[in-house]
Order: sequence, then structure tokens, then C-alpha cells
Amino acid sequence: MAITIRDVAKEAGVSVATVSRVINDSGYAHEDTRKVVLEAVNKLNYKPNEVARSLFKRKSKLIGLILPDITNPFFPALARGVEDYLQKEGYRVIFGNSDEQLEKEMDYVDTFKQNNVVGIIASINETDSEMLSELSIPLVLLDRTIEALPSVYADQEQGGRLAAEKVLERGSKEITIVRGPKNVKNVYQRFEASYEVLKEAGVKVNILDSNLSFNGAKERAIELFQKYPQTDGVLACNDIVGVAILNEAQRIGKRIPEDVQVIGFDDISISELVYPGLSTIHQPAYEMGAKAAEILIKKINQEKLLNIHYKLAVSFVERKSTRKIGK
Amino acid sequence: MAITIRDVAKEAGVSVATVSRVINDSGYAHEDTRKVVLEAVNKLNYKPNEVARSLFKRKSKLIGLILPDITNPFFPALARGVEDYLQKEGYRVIFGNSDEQLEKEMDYVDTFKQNNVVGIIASINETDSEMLSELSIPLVLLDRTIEALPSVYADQEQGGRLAAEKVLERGSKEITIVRGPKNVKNVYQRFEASYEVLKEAGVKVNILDSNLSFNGAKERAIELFQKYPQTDGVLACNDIVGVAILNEAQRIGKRIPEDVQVIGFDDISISELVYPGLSTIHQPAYEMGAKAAEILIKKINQEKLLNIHYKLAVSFVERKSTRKIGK
DNA sequence: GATAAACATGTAACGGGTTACACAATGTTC
DNA sequence: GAACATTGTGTAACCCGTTACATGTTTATC
Repeated sequence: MAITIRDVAKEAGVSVATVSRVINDSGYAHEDTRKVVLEAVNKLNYKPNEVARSLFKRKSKLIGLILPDITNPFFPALARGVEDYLQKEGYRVIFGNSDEQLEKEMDYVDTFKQNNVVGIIASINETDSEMLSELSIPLVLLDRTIEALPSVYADQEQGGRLAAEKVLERGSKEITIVRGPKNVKNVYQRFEASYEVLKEAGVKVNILDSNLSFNGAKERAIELFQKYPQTDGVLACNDIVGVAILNEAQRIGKRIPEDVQVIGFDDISISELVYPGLSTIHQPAYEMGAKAAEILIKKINQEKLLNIHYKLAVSFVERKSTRKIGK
Repeated sequence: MAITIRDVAKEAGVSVATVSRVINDSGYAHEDTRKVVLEAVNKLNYKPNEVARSLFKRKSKLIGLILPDITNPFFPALARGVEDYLQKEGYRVIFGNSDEQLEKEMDYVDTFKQNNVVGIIASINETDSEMLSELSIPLVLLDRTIEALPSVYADQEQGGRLAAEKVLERGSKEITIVRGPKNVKNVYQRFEASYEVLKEAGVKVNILDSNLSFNGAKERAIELFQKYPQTDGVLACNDIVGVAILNEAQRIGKRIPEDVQVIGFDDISISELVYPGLSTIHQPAYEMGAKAAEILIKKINQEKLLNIHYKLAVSFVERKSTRKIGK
């Protein structure tokens, strides 16, 4: 059916070995022969079967990517960073959503391996990582980190601290932290860092638990102002719940930022567009994805890495949900 | 390195053919033999090499997915719908962003084929589809449609009409339509349908061009109210620009929905959470993705399809950016 | 108990590339 | 021009499954 290397060989009047050498630029090939072969390749529009290649070489041009949930706006940016970089390098990505579930993660890893992927990029939790440490193929952690594996992530502590410092500086006196799930370690770190700074400042702080998705964000926001009506500053575990809080606060007649300031986390694209613009902690998601892809490729190519862990800086993005400083 | 079928055969004391028959449940195998083989499989934790399978059978368990830009919040929902369905069916997805560029689309299609994918799901434009019609593997169009190929999409005309009717019903007199790029046909259809309804109603209508991404949405929103300050109703090409308009309107002191009503398109998750809640045309994105996956699998399994084209209904989601009817 | 049908299992070819190795032709060196 | 290195090309084995086919063993049938 499809054109094979044998068809090309016949067309060019040479052996398959010669064709292979020409298209891979390996070994010797006479200039004239090369030309004839290339012509045959073009004429037949020959594209080598990657599966056959992969079988023999025991490595493909495929890379596995596991993210918790592509539907959560933070992850597409990561994914795009990964994909753009890999695409440029000639790799393709097999993608799976894990919902933070160990079982799904492992299932993907298994099938990735069965498909001869040469590397894996994954956002998985610390507790789930044991079986991965002894994986036979390179893996880099994205948006998460553990000692044993290379990783690319953003500085959660700095982010948590930054958020706390900024509300404080801008005069909030009773601050509610909306804390993400404990099993998502990086999110929990944000909380801890914020909490510490706030406690140290001696300000009143409330804690509310929430998850990270759209689901239930609205309810959490409602609960927040019912439970802690005196709240004049909110540190949200991510921008989704930040936006939900912005909404609820305005709905019940609170002025933003005069009555209550809100700081999100992530800096997803929409945060700039909502009203009022959501001040937030920027995580360089696209760059993180691209960086993870870059170091994965380096590992695949056996290049020595200076660092195993890449902790990228976060920054405070000041928009309209926080007061101007000094006011 | 990895365990092969030969290792299992040796461990079980049978031939590779027998092992293959057992694990694939094809042909005969004695109950006792079956048990011994299965034990060996478990003991060695054998996972068949999908690449070798794929090479021989000329079909893999891989499916290609091409979307314009995963970073645009409408697409992750589609992707998730696709992925969830395929994952359940034992398929994995190779994913690529095309940015609506024919060249990238074709490049992905080529490499997908090189990897023996058994089917492709793609959001590609009409003009780009010619070479796809004569593809040797099943392809289903998602969020787009052309006569020649199976497709799953939402009723754009209905959506466009609905949006127009709803602003009209709610009393807007000068309506600005923010129109998406002409080359994205479905988005253009929304515009046309809205435009027709509005014209027929004899209301004043302005047209503003925009793209569909976060990029420049803010600037378009500013431009809108500068160019057409009398606007008291906006039909946005999607929710992103809808949200941007909400923001700008409030920023310059217009009341929503009293002074200006805004209707988006897509119903991305965040639209429920912004303030005020964005009224919009709901596209069943997740279901579209899942449906596309479903019919692709049917085509792969050579099942007869009753329909080639699946046009899913859209609906108006009333939130806070439009007036209560009768007011 | 002979004969056919059903069952059980192994051998080897195959899919489409890559590459070790053998062999031939050419080029280089003294 | 002999000896050796370099270049050019083909043959066949290999990657790891699947399956056609051959062969042998049971079971069923009359």
C-alpha cells in the first residue's frame, strides 16, 4: 500500500541499504547515487515508516506527556510550551490526563513505554513517583519536583510569600487564604509560605479549603464571605478561584479593591481580561513547558546537565484587584 | 533489556505462537497452557511491544489529534472529550497544535501516518481539507465541517441567530458585532447568522474585526467603545473577547447590562465565574470531542454510520451580562 | 476401530526499516 | 606497481510481535 524503502530502492536501482544510508546521511554514498536516490524519494513521495525504525532502534520520536487536567487553564500553557519545543526538534507528543490519579499515571507510563517513547514529561505527585525513579527512560517532572528526578517548576514559596507580602503592604488586616488540596504539594507550599508570612505579621488569618478546578469554585467563594465576612484580603490558591471570589465579592456589594483585595496564583491568560483585572502571582507556564522539553531532549541525547532542578522565578503582577501601594 | 514474548515463551516452556495466542485470545490454547502462560506473563510483568505489533498489523492503537491552539480555552474541553473517550477504548492520542496553518496540519498528518495512527481527529479549515479527503485512514472533523468528511460540530447558525435574537428581545438598539477571522469558517457563520437577524430587525449594527485569542482582545474592546460609543449591545465572536468587552465597558463606567449587554460564544468554563456572569451561546465542547472520538472508533471498526455529519445543538445561557427579559 | 472433525502447538515468514559485514573499486604512498 | 587506506554498495540478520501452515493429538461419529 504505502511506499516502502524497497520501492524507492527499486526505483533508484540501488539496494535498500543505500537508500537508508542516503536518507539518514550515515555511511558512504556516492554523490551521483545520492542524487538518484533523492530523486526517487521525491518522485514516490516516500516517507519512512517510523514504526519500523522505532522497532529496530528501540527508540521512537515520541514523547509522553502527562498532565493532571488539560481543562484547567494553567496546563494548556505548559502543554503548549512542551509541544512547541518538541515539535521543532522533530518529536511528537502522546498526551494523557491523569486527574492526579496514580493509577492513570502508571497506566500512561506503561503504554508510553509500550510505544517506545524516548522520554516522558509529567506533572505527578511526590508520593506517586517512586516507581518512576527507576524508569528506564528519561523523565522530567513539570510543575512538580522531587529530589530524585530532574524537574522544572516555579518557586512556590517565593510565590506564596510574595502574595502575602503584597496584601500586607497594601493594608489588608483580616486575610483569608483559600488553600488548595493537600495532596498537590506545590499548591500546598504556596499556602504554607503565605501563612507563615501572614502569621508573622500578626494579622488575622482564616483558612478555607478548596480544590483547583472550576467545579465548586463559586460555592467556595460564597462560603468564604459567609464564614469570614470581615475578610478584607484574599489569597487564592489559583486564578480560577481568584476570579470566582472577585465575582462573589462584587455580587454581594463589596468594592474591589477598597473593601477586599484579591490575589490569585498562576496568571492564566484570562486574569488580565476579567474585571477588575486580577492581581496575581505569575508562573511562567509556557517557559516551564519549553524548559522541561529542552532538558528532556538533552537527557535523551545524553548531554550532561548542569542542573537537575530548575526552579523558575515567579513574580507579582499588579492589576486592579489590589490597592495601589501607599493608598 | 525489556521483556519480550520470547522470554515469556521460554519461561512458560511453550512457543512464542502459543504465548501470542493466549495473550490475544485468538486461536486455540489448552486451558492448562493458558494458565502457565498467564503466570509467566505476570511473573515477568510482560507488556507486549506495541511497536512490533503495529509494524506487523499496520495499525497501532494511536490516534492523531490536531487542534488550532490548546491555549485557547475552548479547545481543551474538546481535547478532553476526545481523550477521555479514546483512553477508555484503549487508544492513545498524539497531539499537535496547528495554529490554523495548513503547513503544520499537513506536517502532523504526515508524521501521524508515519507512526501508523489508525485515525485522525482534526479541527481544520475547509480550504485545507482537499488533501485530507483522499487520506487512507479515517478522519473526522471536529468543530468544523465539510461535505466530504465525517464531522462533529455545533450549530453555528443557530448560535448566531440565538445571540442576535436574545439581545434584540432584551432591548438593545445599536448592536456591535465583533466578528472573528473570515478564514475560520464556523466563526464567520456565527457572524453571518447574527448579522442577518439584526438587519432584518432594522436595528443599527456595527461590525468590528477581531481574532479569537487573548492577544489583542483588550485592544479590540477599547477600540469598540471608541469607535461605537453608542453601542448598547455586543455580540462577541467568543467568550474571550466577550470577557474583554465586559471589562472595558465597566472600566469606562458603563453599567452591565443596563447600558450595554454582552453575549459571548462558546461558554468556556470561566464565563460563569467572571463578574458579571457572561451570557453566552453554549457549545457542548466536551460532548463534541467525545462524539468525534466515538464515530472515529466506529469508522475504524468499519461499522456503518447512520450519519456522517453530527450537528449538535447550541443553547443560550442566560447570566448577568444581559437584561432580564421584559425589563 | 476407522475416519473425520476439532483442538493444541510449534516453525518460520513477514512487516519495513537499520546496520554489521563482505566485497569491490578507487585513491594514496613510497 | 605493491601495499594499504578510503570509499561505495549489496546481502542478510535483526528488532518483536502475529499468523499461515504443518503436524500431532483428542474427541466425536457410525
